[in-house]
Amino acid sequence: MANSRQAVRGREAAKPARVSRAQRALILKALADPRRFELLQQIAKAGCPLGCAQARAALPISAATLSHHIKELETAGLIDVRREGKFHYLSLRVGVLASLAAGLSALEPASAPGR
Amino acid sequence: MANSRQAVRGREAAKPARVSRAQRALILKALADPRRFELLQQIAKAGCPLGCAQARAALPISAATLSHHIKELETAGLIDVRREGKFHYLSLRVGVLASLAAGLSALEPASAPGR
DNA sequence: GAATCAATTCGAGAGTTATCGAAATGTCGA
DNA sequence: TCGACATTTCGATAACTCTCGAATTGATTC
Repeated sequence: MANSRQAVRGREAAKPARVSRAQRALILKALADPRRFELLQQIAKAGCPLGCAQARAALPISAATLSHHIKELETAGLIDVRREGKFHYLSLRVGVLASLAAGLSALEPASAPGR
Repeated sequence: MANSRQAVRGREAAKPARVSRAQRALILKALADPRRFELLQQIAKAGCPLGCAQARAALPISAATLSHHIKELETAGLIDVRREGKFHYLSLRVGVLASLAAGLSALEPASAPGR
């Protein structure tokens, strides 16, 4: 729906792709809400895609609110939502957090970008 | 005024200190505002402490708003403010961004914390 | 088709925050 | 002490967002 710039990478495994300014703002805003962060943690912790019911069990929020947060995380590109009939499954989109982290670390003087 | 948990580290140089949940929320909220992020970038980019006048030149905001954002960044622990008479100087507090970045990366499955 | 369950959308209330102009505080030099 | 300048605080407005219950959509089963 939105991004098609991903996964086309040659050899080196862990090189994080750059995130645009706009997407970075989206991601940071998504992470800034404590509940959403906790939800993301739950998704990350579970090895397999997380069902909404499990997510609800972990967070004391209504279904409407959960739906809202899921959409925020998805819009930010932090998670993938696999819609399978009646159920939806949430999984972490790998690389996004790493890219953000790399961008943040790059601001620090110690990690001089010149090498 | 707030944190006294810092700098007590034995040997290994770059090991980032953990951030509490509350502080992480503060930091992420501080970073989530585009203007604030840009301000932080300016501070980081400048090698030496940045004067408020330079900050204002870089950002199209009023003095009141700038003051507000500075306080947010300071409260989050992202910057240090050296108050020197009439002028204030902003500098990046090293290690905080790195700690946050490390915490975020740790959520990704690739960097299995089990080793 | 009707009932049931999962998830979303709608509408609204409460709380938070970004922003500014105006006023206040603090500092320096004359 | 006075005036000029830097920064903060105050007060207020507008915009945003978290949250929920109720209504809706969509899929499955009977």
